[in-house]
Amino acid sequence: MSKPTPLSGFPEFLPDQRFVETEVLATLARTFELHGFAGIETRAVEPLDQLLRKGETSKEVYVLRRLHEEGGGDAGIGLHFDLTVPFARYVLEHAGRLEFPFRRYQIQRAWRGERPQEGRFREFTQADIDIVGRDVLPFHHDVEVTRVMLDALRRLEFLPGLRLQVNNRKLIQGFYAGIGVEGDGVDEVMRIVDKLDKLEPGKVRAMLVEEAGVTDDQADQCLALATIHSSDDEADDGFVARVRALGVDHPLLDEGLDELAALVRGCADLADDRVRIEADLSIARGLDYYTGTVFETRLDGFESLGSICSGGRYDSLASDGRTTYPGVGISLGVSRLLVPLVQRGLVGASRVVPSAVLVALADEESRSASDAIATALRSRDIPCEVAAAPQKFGKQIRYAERRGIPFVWFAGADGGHEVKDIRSGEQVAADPAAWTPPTEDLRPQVTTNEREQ
RNA sequence: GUGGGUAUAGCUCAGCUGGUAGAGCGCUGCGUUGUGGUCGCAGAUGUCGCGGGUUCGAGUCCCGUUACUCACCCCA
Repeated sequence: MSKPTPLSGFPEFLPDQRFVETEVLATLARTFELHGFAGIETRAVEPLDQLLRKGETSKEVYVLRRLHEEGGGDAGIGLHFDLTVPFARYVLEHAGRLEFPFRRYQIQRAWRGERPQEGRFREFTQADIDIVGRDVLPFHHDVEVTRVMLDALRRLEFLPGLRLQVNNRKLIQGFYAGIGVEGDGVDEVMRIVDKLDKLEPGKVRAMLVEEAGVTDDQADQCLALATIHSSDDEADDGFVARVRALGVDHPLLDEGLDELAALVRGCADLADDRVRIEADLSIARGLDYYTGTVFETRLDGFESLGSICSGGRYDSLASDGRTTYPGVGISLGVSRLLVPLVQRGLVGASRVVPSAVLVALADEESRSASDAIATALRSRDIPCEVAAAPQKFGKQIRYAERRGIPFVWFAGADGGHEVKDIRSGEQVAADPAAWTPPTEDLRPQVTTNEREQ
């Protein structure tokens, strides 16, 4: 068989890279559980009509088909393209057996058939947290999910700095209504304003007039609003005054502004130099189901990746006609975040195998003795492996060195034992029933490298 | 879906106006015969993406094709 070529958009990690990923996934799950979120997993497929509702056809759903399909086939199922749509279905399906407000986390793969690019894949992992209420969900839960995700990002200490950008759709819609932009024009204006991070303000202004059909004055006001963001060196409510200064008056604007200010204020204590939060009034999140708070997250030095962590408030994603289930959630793009960092070698593992110890093998006759040493170490939770072949000890040490295994264990013919730290060369007598490596050597560690220019 | 770029050793890549395949790293062995790393010496490895064409001769030029990749669109 000839050598297989990579499949575009389906990234795979080498063992040390996968180690970084499992560390991230474990940290996320642990943090979410610390905040009382229960883990769930939904099936990988949903009925096509569920996936394609609400004009989501642009999501490029992968449709499932049996290879040896007989007759007309089934109604049609496809792989889910995010975790929010399956979750909405899950809530409706199990509503009778769930406690509300329901807080869950969900870490799974999703699939989209779009053209792959840096940070954009056809198969990728997302980590979602959502809180869903029955009929009502108080605003303080918006603050809560934000705090949970900030906490999780803070615990991923090996990541570059990042900036959580928050806005509020009530604020935008109230402002637009206050200046006379309403109806179908609102979504179009938001979509165009959302491009401010890529296009010149003048270009965006021109698009607003030409494509969204707003007046020059309205375009100026929209731009003035969108360029407001809270900066690090001012009091957290500074942006509120600047919005007020635009002189627009609308009840929805007031409500959104109050919420946004409360959110930023409520999360300020979790921000530090590396993980920041700011109000950014250009954030709109396309034309999705969001109705209030919206999030995006930029990774320092990787702004071109787009948002690595997005979400917001949706007041009616799930409804059975009698009851509606408002929710608020954030989704972290684990693959989008990790693949670029790992492929550049900016994060990695201190070794490519879990083994902390290689038990040397003198000859095949003594394999059972070496196995016994390994068993003794493992009984005390020390990961280890026995040398594959009784090569010269120099070769066995090199085997360990190549893999980053820090210790090699030698059993003498006289029954004595010695363990060598191959980094320092230090070799000492040791007892398989008592010796323990330093804590930092017990498991591989996530390592970071300075970014090469 | 639209437009550009690329495809040569395990990896990163060089290969001129066409003349029979190269480097670095890695790998294997030896020096050092059962304690590695440094250093030195030696060695192995290629359907030059695939198919066709031009030519005495194609990695190189032309056509087609596939894959990868970048941008647009959209998004985690």
